[in-house]
Amino acid sequence: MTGTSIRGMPSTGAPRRATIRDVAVEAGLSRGTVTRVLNGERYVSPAAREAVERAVAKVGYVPNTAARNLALRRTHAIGFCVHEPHALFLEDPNIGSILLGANSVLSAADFQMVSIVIDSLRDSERVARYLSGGFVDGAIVVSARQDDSLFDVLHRLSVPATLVGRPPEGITMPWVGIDNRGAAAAVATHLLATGRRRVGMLAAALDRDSGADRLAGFRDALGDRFDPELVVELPLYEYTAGRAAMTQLLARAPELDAVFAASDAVAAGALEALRAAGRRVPDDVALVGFDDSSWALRCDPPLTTVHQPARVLGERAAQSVLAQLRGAPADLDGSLLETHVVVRGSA
Amino acid sequence: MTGTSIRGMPSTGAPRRATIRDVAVEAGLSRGTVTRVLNGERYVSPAAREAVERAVAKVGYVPNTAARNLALRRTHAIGFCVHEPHALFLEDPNIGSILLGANSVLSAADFQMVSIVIDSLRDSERVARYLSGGFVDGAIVVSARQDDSLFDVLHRLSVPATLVGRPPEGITMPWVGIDNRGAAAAVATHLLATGRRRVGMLAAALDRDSGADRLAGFRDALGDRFDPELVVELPLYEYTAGRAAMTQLLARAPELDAVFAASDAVAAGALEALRAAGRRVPDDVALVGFDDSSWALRCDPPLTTVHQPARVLGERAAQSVLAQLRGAPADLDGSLLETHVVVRGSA
DNA sequence: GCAGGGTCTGTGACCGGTCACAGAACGCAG
DNA sequence: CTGCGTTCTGTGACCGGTCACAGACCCTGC
Repeated sequence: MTGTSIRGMPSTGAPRRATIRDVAVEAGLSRGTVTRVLNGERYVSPAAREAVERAVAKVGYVPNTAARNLALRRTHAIGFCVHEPHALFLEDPNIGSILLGANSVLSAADFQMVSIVIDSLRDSERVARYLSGGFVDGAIVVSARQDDSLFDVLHRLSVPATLVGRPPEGITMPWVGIDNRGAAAAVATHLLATGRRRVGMLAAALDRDSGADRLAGFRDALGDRFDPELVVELPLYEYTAGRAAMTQLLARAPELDAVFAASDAVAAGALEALRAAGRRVPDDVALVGFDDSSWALRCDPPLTTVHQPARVLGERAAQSVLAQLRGAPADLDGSLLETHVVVRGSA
Repeated sequence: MTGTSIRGMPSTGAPRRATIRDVAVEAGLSRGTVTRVLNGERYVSPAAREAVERAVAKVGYVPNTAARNLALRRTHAIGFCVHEPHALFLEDPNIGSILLGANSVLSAADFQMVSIVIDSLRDSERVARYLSGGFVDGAIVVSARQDDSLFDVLHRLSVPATLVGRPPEGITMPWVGIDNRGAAAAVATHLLATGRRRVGMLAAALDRDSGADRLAGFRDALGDRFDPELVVELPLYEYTAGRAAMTQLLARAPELDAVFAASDAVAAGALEALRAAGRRVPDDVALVGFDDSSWALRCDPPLTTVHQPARVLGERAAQSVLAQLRGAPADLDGSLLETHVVVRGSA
């Protein structure tokens, strides 16, 4: 080893950071007293408190997180696990809102949020390392697949976690979600009530509870009118996939007069395809989305869609994880938040 | 304290996680040898190596990050500091691309990326705690204000950092960026060359190098034709702000025949306002954006805009920080990446 | 004067890794 | 057989915090 001495004496490099011992010496007290002051415990004399505060300011003391984490066996960090390609993670405003909601609750509680994006399968191992390496105290899981290996990891490591969405069969864990099935049924009912007769669906992400439930609800409400020919499946909630799927659906069933898209992004893509095909929305074809995201308002005409309280979902999930950390019994029943159909110009 | 004993005996709670000592005992070796195997050092007998590997698998050992960080005085984490409101952080595809680029380089080098969003001023302190608390080894700074207090913090703590964008006067630090001034001048030149005579600008974020430089370049190229009356300032690169600013500009100068918007999001808002005012784009008014983000393609007509290699900026910034960590001399000159005007339908 | 309680402080061990050093085991040349 | 170098292993100290415990000090009441 001939490299430069990174851990060498202060002769080169950064001036070693002040530790709690430096503060103790400066204040003429012991380490124990300094910790007590810093953690606001009882049984500290005003004189000691003041001396420590002055010393902290003087030596520019900042606590070392790694040391504290090690001693306390906790990190004050929560993992936000998203099982989506990186790009979609940023494009999907729904996930963004959930993230924002979770983040606001967590930072209010002085917790840090660490985004863990599961992109490729190869990432599973990295994620497991993360969750178990004492990096996070708990996890919020978003958009997991029904057969996600993440569930095994969480169970094996017994990391406190809350799922956004309904857990798959056989898995019991705390969760918050919306009634996707009921909401989808409400959409279909609305379309029928406004006189539509040939109603198609762009069904996305059937490997996840949200996608599967939306299709199920759609089928519920349509009853006899349900025609599998009018359903096109697409893997992800994506704009471009929506456009392609709509084109395909039009080719297959040119006579349709309404479409339910499984998300606003998909609906925006569908709108583009409908426009390209010369169909007027809503005159020729009614179009409904899902999420009530910024996509919905950005469309022309603005989308009729299902409002889902994404921000609140994030907040609730964060609260649930924090509650678990405080030792509260995990609420395994899950809680469903209200949704409602927002009628705008497109249907 | 009557709470449940979190750190009590394994009678309740999670079964204490295996440590390196457990592995050593299981393998019939010492801690030292185990570390050597785990870190792939020389001077380990094949027998020992194999015994350790078996023991690791048997006891389910996972290294504790906090302990390792403490001992090594590093975290293998890089902070990605964004000085923007939370919401915009997610909405701005440019920042998203930079983030993606940085993340890909960092995870390839087995580094973790921690997003640090500076929203309110109150956050400055939290961020300082972060950067200094041994939480990250270095930082990538995006969209800093010219007088950002973050620069003081970085300098005081001597955290290796790289800036995306040009540093303000008086600050020397490694950076990567694009020639905003030259690119803006190219846009203005393009507009003049296509016969436009009354050219306005929606100038955003003048408190940042990108915003200020784009306005300066615009003025450079327009020369005598520059009319301050035709410039509307807006605080952030935002869709809604762009729409409002365009409405204001139209009221002020109804005769204008071209507009340069400081970002695609702003341009998309402006397009909406122009349409509402009954102006045809590009027939009545030419419109140019900046960023070549997904907004540009989503508009109708698609936007003429400036392509900026956002992903590459992120990659370069990450590489620069990693190089600093390896002890390479920091490249203080900064590097400018190429941009070019992409001509589409709107101008 | 002393027991008993509350307040305040200092000390040593510990969290789970890494590292420098010391030394054991072995081969080989003189 | 001794000396030397290489390979391999174990030990104790350390990173920078926290915590349990022991004790010092002060006040009060008998």
